[in-house]
Amino acid sequence: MALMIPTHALPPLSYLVPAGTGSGVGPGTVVVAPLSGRSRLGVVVGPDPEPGRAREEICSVRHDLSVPPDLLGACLRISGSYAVPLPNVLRATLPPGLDAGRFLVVRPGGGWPWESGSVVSRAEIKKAIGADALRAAEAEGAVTLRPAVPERKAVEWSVVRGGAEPDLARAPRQREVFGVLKDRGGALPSSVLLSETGAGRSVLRELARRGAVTLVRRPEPVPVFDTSGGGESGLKPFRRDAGRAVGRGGPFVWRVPTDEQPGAVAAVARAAVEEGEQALILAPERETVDRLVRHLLRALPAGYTVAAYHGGLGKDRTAVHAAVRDGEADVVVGTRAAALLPLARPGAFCVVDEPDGSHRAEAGYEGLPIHTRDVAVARGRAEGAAVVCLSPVPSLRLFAAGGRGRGRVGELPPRAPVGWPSVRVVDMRGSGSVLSSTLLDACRRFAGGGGRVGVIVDRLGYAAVVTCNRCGAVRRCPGCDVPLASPDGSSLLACPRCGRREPNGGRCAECGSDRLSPAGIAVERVREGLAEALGSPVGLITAGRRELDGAPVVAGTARCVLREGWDAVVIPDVDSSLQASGLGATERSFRLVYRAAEAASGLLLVQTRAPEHHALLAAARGDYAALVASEVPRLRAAGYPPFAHLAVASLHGPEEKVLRAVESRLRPAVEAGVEVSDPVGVARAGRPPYWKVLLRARELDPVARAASLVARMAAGTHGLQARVEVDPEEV
DNA sequence: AGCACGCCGACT
DNA sequence: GTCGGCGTGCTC
Repeated sequence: MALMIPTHALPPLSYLVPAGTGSGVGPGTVVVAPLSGRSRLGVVVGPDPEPGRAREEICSVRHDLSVPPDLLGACLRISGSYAVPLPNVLRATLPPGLDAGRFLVVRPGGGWPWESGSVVSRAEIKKAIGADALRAAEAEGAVTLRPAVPERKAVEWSVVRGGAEPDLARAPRQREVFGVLKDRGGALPSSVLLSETGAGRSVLRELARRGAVTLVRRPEPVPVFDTSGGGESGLKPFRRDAGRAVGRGGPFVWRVPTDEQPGAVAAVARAAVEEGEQALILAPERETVDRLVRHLLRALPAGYTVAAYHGGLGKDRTAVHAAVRDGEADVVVGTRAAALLPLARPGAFCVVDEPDGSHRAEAGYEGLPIHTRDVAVARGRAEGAAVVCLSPVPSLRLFAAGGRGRGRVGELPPRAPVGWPSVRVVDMRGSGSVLSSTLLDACRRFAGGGGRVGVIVDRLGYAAVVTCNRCGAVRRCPGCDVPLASPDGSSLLACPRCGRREPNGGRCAECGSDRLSPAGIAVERVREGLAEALGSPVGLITAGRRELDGAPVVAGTARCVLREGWDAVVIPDVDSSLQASGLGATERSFRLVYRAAEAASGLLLVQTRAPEHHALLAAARGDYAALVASEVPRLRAAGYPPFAHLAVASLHGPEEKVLRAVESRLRPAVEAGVEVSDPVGVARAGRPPYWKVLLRARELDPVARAASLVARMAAGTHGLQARVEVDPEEV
């Protein structure tokens, strides 16, 4: 049984199941069991492979929380393949808000302020009787762990009372309210009824007094919505292929233009619900989730239910979790937090915008550092469901997994983009300016004709770097050696890594010249330059700010600009993306340019000093096959996923401890076929450095085992901390 | 000898 | 994760 303690250091432990509670305890059952005199929540993973070790008995069984056995199988696989402790993975399938720190008082001791049967938090007990007494009480069973799911708030409902209809001939307001209530099935939350009819409480009170309705308290309604049917046309072109995928099961990539993804999602969902199964749709952002929910409510035939699941739901999340687990929602659309939602009848998983980075939590932050696509693929296999990953430009690691044996990913017939803008690649070699005349002319032409131009600049602030005009040296942060950026063009420079602030101006550290000027293309500078050249204000859209976003020309980050449609899209500095470090830079640049072309109805204009770059030219003509042909061999040669697998371990602690741990403990212990790199120091301003170790092997699981080994090693070594990430999106 | 501290392994 | 045992090294 895996106890819900989030650590690499604790293996599953064995317990006896008392004869009385034995029925129905099996893989996935949630139980309470003792460990070192304290009771803990745990999930049964299976019978003990070497029976006889168990000495303690399970305290209680929580069938209401249990994990479906197939989903447990997926969790075991995910934990094993991505070096995430099983309890962390399992936590993501349990109800959100589950409070594992509550106790049921079984036999209150003398002087306790509670009677038997009350449920109290650990903190309250500690305060009342002290930590030692709590331990003793726990050990002898006077209190027992009783994890609690937050109670749903009760609200007042108005319910039509059967029997003779009251005479409302002389009460038009009451008649109207009563009519609406009957039309809506005879029961509504009073607040909904009143706001829909615009009536006051007195009307309702009067109806209740006459006996026409009764006012009862019921749990707040769960945000699970009924489909209305009607607008099905968008999904028609996708129905056959979606039906094939859902019928066959297993993982698929489906290259679908971005603006047609909702149709493909609806087709996948429909194929699942028509089989009587559920569909889980995973999108990178809340906004996309909500949009897809609205789309599905219209696009699916009437008679099904759809729910959203993401962090913005607050207390409703627990209720949606229960509705999905109990099969009351046919389709659920969620962010990565929904990736491990238990489904009563799993039929299809669908990953929207598959290559999007938001599908994976960053290591060390809340959420599992595993890409939603990988979670979905593991679930599809374990739960016997289809997995459909949508994007016009799928990640190469997924796409290239196509032809190979076990992890084979099928491809559904790609849908060609409808309409492609004319593309202009402007050669900036030999030009010192940021904005070419071609670019400015294009902006004038489109803006003058009533069109809208979106300008993509993926660097916030005013200038990415400040350089010396005389010797060309770049001003760097004294702490991190990273170029200082100018957030607003004013008198202050800031380090993008550590946030340290330095005064602008002064002299060049290399040659002493005072001719320092901003360089590097950042969004504020482009905005200012454009406004000056065009003679009209330019809008701004970034994650944090929106200004004049109705202006004919709007500059912003790729994520924000690509959310909308434009007559022309401009990328003034595609080189910053092309030259970014890492093997994935080419792929990411291709995707940026491709998506920009999709978002532009008339013109895509790209400025570059590498006008012959193959990925740039391929993206300009929408040629994904060319990207595959050039990049997949590079991934293969470099030993990158899916041809090999790697893990990054970040070790925090004193240098000698790190080196000793890696050389004398890790290296001798890793299995054959796993390469272990030398630790590389990563310097950080103001904070001690940390070390990175790269692990690599042909197969995923050996890499994950080595990564877990690092994590366990660090967990058992005082002063050493490790964070591991298997197959990160970027190394 | 007596005690503080940190490391390590057990916990089922 | 949390605890206790034990070895090291220091103090009385």
